[in-house]
Amino acid sequence: MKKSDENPKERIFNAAVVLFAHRGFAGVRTREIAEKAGVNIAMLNYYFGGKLGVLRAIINESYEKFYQAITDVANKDAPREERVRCLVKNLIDFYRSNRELAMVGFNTLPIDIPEMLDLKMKWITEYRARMNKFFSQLGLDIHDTVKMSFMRGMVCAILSSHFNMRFIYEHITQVAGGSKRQPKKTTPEVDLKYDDAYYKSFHELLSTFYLNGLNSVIEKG
Amino acid sequence: MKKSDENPKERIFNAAVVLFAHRGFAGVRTREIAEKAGVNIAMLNYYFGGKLGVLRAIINESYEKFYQAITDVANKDAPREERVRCLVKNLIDFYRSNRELAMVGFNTLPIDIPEMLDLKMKWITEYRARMNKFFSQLGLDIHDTVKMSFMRGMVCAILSSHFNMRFIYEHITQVAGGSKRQPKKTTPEVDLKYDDAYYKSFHELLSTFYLNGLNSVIEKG
Amino acid sequence: MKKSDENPKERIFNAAVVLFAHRGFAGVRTREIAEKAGVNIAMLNYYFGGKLGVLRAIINESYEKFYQAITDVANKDAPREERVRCLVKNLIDFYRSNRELAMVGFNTLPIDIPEMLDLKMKWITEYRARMNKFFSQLGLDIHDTVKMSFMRGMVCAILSSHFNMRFIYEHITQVAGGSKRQPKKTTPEVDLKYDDAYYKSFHELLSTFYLNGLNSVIEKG
Amino acid sequence: MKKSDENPKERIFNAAVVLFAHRGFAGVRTREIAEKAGVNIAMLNYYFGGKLGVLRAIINESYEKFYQAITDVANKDAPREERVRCLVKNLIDFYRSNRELAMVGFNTLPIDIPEMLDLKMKWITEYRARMNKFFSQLGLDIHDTVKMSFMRGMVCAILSSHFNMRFIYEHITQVAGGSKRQPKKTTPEVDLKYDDAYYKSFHELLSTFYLNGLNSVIEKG
DNA sequence: AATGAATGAGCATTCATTCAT
DNA sequence: TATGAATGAATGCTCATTCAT
Repeated sequence: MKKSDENPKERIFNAAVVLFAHRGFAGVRTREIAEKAGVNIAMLNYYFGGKLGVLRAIINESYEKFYQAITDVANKDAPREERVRCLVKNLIDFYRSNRELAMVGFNTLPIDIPEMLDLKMKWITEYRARMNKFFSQLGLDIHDTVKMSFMRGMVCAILSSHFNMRFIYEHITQVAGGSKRQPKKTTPEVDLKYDDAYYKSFHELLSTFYLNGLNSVIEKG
Repeated sequence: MKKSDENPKERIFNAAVVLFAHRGFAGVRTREIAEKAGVNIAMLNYYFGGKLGVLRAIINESYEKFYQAITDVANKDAPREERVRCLVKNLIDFYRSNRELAMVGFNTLPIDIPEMLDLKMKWITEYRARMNKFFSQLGLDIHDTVKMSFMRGMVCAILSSHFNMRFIYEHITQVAGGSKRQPKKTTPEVDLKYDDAYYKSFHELLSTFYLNGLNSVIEKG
Repeated sequence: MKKSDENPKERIFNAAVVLFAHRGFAGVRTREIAEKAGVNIAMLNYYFGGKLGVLRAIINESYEKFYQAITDVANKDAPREERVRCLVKNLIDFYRSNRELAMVGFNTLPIDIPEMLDLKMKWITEYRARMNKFFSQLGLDIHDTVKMSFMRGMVCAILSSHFNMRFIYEHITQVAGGSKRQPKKTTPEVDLKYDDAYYKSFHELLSTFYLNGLNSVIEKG
Repeated sequence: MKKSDENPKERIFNAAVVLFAHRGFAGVRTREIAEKAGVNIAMLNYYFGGKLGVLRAIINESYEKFYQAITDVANKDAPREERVRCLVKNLIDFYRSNRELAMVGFNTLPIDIPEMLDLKMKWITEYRARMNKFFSQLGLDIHDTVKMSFMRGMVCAILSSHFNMRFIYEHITQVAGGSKRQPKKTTPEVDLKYDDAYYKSFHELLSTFYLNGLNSVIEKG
């Protein structure tokens, strides 16, 4: 279809990201990927060695970009608030720029292939280490594994869940297209536009929410 | 395989829940479901009208149980803290009792079939209405759609994300089985046991975290 | 195509024998087998587990029938001539009744799959043992491995080669069909008919030839 | 892989001979031939016009060498024994020097392509003529088509069958490699070494065998 | 209710070949 | 000559479903 300026390998990669995000790895046919990428099916095997090879590339890319986002979280001696705000901002930016990539990389159910499981495990272990370091620098006792695990999860829980829901909601309304009537409004709410202004507010709310939550958890017990 | 005391229909349902949770709808074959349930393949079509029928039943069941959990959240005149604590408790209980069911119902990527999309949409709309009501009772301005949407998402973001991660982590370590070495410990952390004690702490932390976050958001602006 | 009285499994087996004999295992497509057998392609996998499974079944059957043919070779105390004539007769009968089966079983190039190689090896070892016993009963020194190996090979060399050549010749003239002109006769020879009369003569000639050859080899040295 | 001193065309030819011999024409991929020859895939089409072109070249070469072997069979007035011994020697030498070439040329199942069938037919017709001439010079009645056909087939039956079996046996033991235990010895036989000494004995045995068989056939009736 | 054989569309992948360089 | 990316027609096999019993 689209024969943009990208090379065939990139076109396959990008097409697969979008399709996997919307219908899951097993729900997408190689032919669809090739068609969307505007290349011959055989090229998919030529460049990636098969459908699984494309997924592997996507997972790696998604985690790499994600770790870049959580690596640069302000000077380690900066005040707690600044560091948290920075982390939240980075994560919002990451998710906004890599919606579908993150969808695939994080949500793809772990295919029961040892190599794929090792890959996931490697990235999860890495994530744990970085977040543990971050929170201990913020004053959380590194030996309080329950709190540490709690806060570690909270970080991307909030973000991933927001984008997950937004993604699903948009997917439904898009795909359903014309055949779908607007959902009946049961409240005086208008559909939100997920634009810069929205994410400015979102950043404010989330930083505030998270910071107060974090403070209360650290101070507790 | 297992020919427990349940009837064939229930056995199919339960087998499908587990398989869909671990490998996604498209990644599971009807034969597997039938084998795991210990019934003939044709029974699946007989009772549910096909693979999609099983998914429909699962989604319905998962949302129904979920709404039960968020419906009974203490007397509407009870203090904010009590109501939030109650909500958090209900949700934790729901997820702990229905791990795989929730996994399938909430995470299954919306199959591009109108009927399936309508189903999801119906439940999402319902959820919005209930949460809007809940938060407006807690003092959040029902016309502040950004804040409302933010808090609404936050509720299950935290829970679903925690169980998501736990699920994936356990899946990886289980499936990988003997071939997997334990992930190298980069911090003095021991593997957590997700038992009653853990979820007591988790409930404490989450309620505190959420309550403080909520307060700051309501007071802000 | 043909929906004879045989059951689907037998029809697949027989269709595969003919096709493999004429074009080799790798040169035949599963679809062709299914079409020739008049069954759905999926039945091939259902009954034999795949293309390779069909080959396995054919190889086993061909060797089993072959060993039946070389097992009953007259009373072990009968005179040498009678025993040789009996062996030759049995082999001629075997090849005439199982032309294509033998073609596939004996000529299929050993697929490089351990299981397939083991199968071939098992049958070859068995054949060696039976022939060694037969010739030692006829007076050949069992320790003269060169002579033993020579005579052992000679037995089916003559037969297999005859039927091989006949098969190839008939294949060429058949397939080439109308488009082929008759080969130019360079000698006053008419095409032979491979009927009962022919094989009566053939049996006579071969027994005589083989017996005299055998006698000379045994007496030598 | 191997970039010996031969030119690319020869390297392709030789690589194809080995591969076709072991796995059959249809069982070999052009990529393998190119890789084994150490050339680019496109060169195969460049030099031979395609996979079939390579086979054509091999078949022609194999028959040409074969006819050279049966052409020079001692002075036509030499005694019967000398001529037979000479023929046997020539054929043994031919097969020993051109094992794989003969394997492909003679055993490749006739591809159902008119051109390929014509090729085979041409060579077979030629072979018949030469052998008829040879045997009539030895005293066999040229009009006794049954005997003539019998002796004609016998000539290479014995040789081709021996090398066929040897080839298959060696292939199996080689490929199976380490994973294969030696076949259980059921007789006090040691594995034969197919060296010069072996083929000296083989020549003796075969000449004797064949000569006595031939004599008995000529004298009979 | 239950079975297992049967169906045909569809799956990822591989193939020999060609083309632009 | 030589290369490696590109092609499209297959290839063996699997799938959810249905049917006769």
